[in-house]
Amino acid sequence: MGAMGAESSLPGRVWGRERPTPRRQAPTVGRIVEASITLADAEGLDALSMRRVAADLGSGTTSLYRYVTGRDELLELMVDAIAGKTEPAPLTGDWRADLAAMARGHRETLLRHPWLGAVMATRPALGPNSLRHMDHALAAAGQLTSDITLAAGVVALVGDYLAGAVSREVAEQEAQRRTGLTEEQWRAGVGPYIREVIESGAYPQFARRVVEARDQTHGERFEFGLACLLEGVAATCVSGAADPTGAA
Amino acid sequence: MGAMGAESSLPGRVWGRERPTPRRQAPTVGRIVEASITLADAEGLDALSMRRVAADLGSGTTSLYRYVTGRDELLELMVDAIAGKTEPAPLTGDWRADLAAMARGHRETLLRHPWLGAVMATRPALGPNSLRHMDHALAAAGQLTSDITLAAGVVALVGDYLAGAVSREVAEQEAQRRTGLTEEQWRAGVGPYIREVIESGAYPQFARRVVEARDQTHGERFEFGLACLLEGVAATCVSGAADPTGAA
DNA sequence: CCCTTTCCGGGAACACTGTACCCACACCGG
DNA sequence: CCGGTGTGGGTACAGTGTTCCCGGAAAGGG
Repeated sequence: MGAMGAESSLPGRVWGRERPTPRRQAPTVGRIVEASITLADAEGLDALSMRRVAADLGSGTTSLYRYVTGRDELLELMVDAIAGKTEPAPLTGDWRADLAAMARGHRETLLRHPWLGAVMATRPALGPNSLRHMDHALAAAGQLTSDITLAAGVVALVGDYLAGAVSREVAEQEAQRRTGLTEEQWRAGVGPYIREVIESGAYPQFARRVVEARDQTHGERFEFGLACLLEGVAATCVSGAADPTGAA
Repeated sequence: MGAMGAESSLPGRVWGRERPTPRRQAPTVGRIVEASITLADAEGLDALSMRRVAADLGSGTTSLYRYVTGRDELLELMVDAIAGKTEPAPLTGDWRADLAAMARGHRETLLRHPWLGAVMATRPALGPNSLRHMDHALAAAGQLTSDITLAAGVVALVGDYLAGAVSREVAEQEAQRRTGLTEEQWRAGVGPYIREVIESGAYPQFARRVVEARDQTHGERFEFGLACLLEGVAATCVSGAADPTGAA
């Protein structure tokens, strides 16, 4: 069936023919990672199957394994690719402001890529771009103290809080995406159970929390936690000139 | 095939016969949850398949669906079952000590059940036992302030840090279990890459961290973070009598 | 005691998943 | 022109969660 075969002599078949698809361009590792990120952003980590990625960039499934050893490596590459898209802001000399700014920036990134937190929670993130951000964070904390152990502790503390706080936020957001329910609808669903729980009287504080507490945005709650945290770091590191990390 | 059927007349067949297995006891939801927890503890969340759970308690796979609507609900029940196994310690009047004690207790639990953090990160945990702990935490924070919004913020802050910190710890522990490598072996594996990274000179702070920083146990790091955090809460809540959560 | 009805255990099937193996085709140096 | 090598990709395998349905046991009523 060559291109000049019998078929082309039938005039109508010329334009309606299925072309062999211009091979969408050779699937380099970069293109694979990029397609995977857009897919995961749009439909979540569960939708990120090797078959689906291959289909999205118009190649065969097993061809991906020429460029990536497996799904795990692909995830790792995705993390570092995202780390490579944001440039750390230059330091200002104010460790507190710098750490806060970094935390806010990372929060934005984690919210933009809802799968990121889950992936980073299971792997150490040693890619070059991730390392650059880590280095920058240590430099920021270095403005507070020259003790590298202490600085690392502070960075870990901020990172841990960031991971935990955003994880909650993303969980909610993703639950909505998966179930297709708005928050209103979800509230309506669990409403009866919550009411029952409250009226049981067994959880007075929780009841007070549900009934009386002001509604805060996730942003407000994050800022409150971040402020407490940095305040605590300041207090701990100033007072305990004699090693707050507890060396021997 | 009644018990007195033709087979029992063949003498040798009587004792060697396969008995229909005393139905291991009817698989109540409690037994299912218990089996699932021990399985997940031993072999991780990935090994927790419906087929495997059913096999472990000697029942058919699809029978489980009589007691549990699906894997997701099973996970939720597992979480609450674990919450039901620990009784919150009575309050002492010292909010700081109480919150710290709770955080430490929860850390132990999360380390004992390495899958717990991952599951709780995606679901809200509204089971009665989980609610009891939540209520207790709010009561502890209530010793600091009567503002329930502020108390909730503090509880969330501690919880977020807890989740983030333990997640890192568990990730390491689980990676070892999955790969079967000790930490030594893992270090040896990435060692060359780390050396290369350090010698590149592009990450001076990270290099300093690797080379100079004191090795801390996870426990020490957790305690440092917790101390900072509570110190910050104290500072923020004492000074800002006028609403540190930022109401209008 | 028998019959009926309800409930429950569980097998088969479906649409997926990651990935190892292997075959065929295109390109490229000799 | 011709062999070798690298690359695209189909097939197959051992799993996964879940739905549908069937057979049989227990329980309730006459």
